[in-house]
Amino acid sequence: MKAIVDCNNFYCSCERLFKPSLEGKPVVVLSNNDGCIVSRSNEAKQLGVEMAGPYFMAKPLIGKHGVTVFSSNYNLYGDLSWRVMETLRVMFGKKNVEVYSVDEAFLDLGIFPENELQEVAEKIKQTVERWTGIKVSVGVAPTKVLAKVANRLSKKYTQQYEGVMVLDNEEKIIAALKQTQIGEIWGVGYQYAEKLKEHFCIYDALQLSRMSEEFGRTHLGGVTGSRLLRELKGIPSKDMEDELVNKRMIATTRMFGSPVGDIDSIKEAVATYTSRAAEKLRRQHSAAKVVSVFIVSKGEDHNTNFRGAMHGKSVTLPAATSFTNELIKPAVALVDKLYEPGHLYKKAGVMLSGIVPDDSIQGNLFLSETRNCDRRLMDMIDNVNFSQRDDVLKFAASGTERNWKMQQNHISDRYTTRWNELFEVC
DNA sequence: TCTGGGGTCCTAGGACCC
DNA sequence: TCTGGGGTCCTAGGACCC
Repeated sequence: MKAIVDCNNFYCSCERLFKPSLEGKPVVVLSNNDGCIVSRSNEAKQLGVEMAGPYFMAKPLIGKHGVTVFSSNYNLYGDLSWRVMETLRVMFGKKNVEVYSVDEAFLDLGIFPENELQEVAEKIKQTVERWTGIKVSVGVAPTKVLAKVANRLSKKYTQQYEGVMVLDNEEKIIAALKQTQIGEIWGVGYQYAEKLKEHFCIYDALQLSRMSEEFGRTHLGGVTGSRLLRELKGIPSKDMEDELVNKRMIATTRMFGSPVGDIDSIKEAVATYTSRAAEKLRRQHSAAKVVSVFIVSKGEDHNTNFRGAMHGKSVTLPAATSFTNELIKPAVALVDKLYEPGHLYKKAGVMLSGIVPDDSIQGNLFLSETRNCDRRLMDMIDNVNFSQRDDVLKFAASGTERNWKMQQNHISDRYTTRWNELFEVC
């Protein structure tokens, strides 16, 4: 049996933890650059504030009801996320915890007899809440997809289930599937949901679960779809993932706080994003051989991404590396090729690919010993920056003025990672 | 005026190889 | 006029997730 533990309205809960006066009041948290709404407290949901909606459009509603607004504070959320996950690892052992996202983790509960699962699930909820102050919902079922179904319902019918739902027999599974609409299934997005309704008159999860694996393969994206069908039928087909599996692509992209025209500022931004990407690379003990950069000018579609970007270029390095200085240089050089004077730019991004383990980097006889020195330098930078959950140490190419930085007009304090921003009890 | 960021998996088709 | 079989690697594009 598998469980999914999901933090309720995670970003909002993090903010409220240090502002208890907001308990029971509507709260929202904004995306980078204060663009969209990415987390809403239950009270905000009830007021009809839309998820992922642009902030400026929700402003009238937010103002009218006195909703409290926060910019994203990733220092705080990252630290609290770590505490939640660590709690689960202490309870169940590292091996049985798969961190799925900043606010969700799957657990393998295979070692527990079925008649204890309800108790175990309740224990998870209590312990995480007591140790971290973050409220969670727990769904338990034979497969990941069904656990997700259970989790959703445990939240939807809070009164009845109090945030814990265990699907340990056929009857309960059928009832749960019946209450789940097609588009609410994990792995069925908008496109598939429309297709299923329109062409096949399938509206709920129970109906879908009765279709064949072959149906999934043909209509829901090949093997992904057939796996989904199996999972719905209670046959585990999505294994617990080994978290040590490394990412094959690492990207850092950002909108600028406001459009930028001068090339030096764009280079600073690209150097900064490269540093961040390199840090992610080193954290997973990898090195990259390909550096790609794109910049998006003001007139272009804001959804423009790497592939769609008009102005993207990449270079293949002579040898894979994870050293910030060795990655910044080619990245900044790409800006020279992409930049057109007279344009205003609103966004830039850096992507590292061609990723290999850093102990398998192809040796080059002529590399000097200074590399060992650089290695130690990188380690030191990473340690200092990690301790602060921020890039307090950076390369000069990243700039000091940083007039391109994103807007965060409603940011809260970094209560758990900065001495001078500690929570005060008067 | 103002709409985020970072990923994953899969398929099809073309180029190329022996 | 006729023209095999089996592979790999890469890219583009489509779908999904939080």
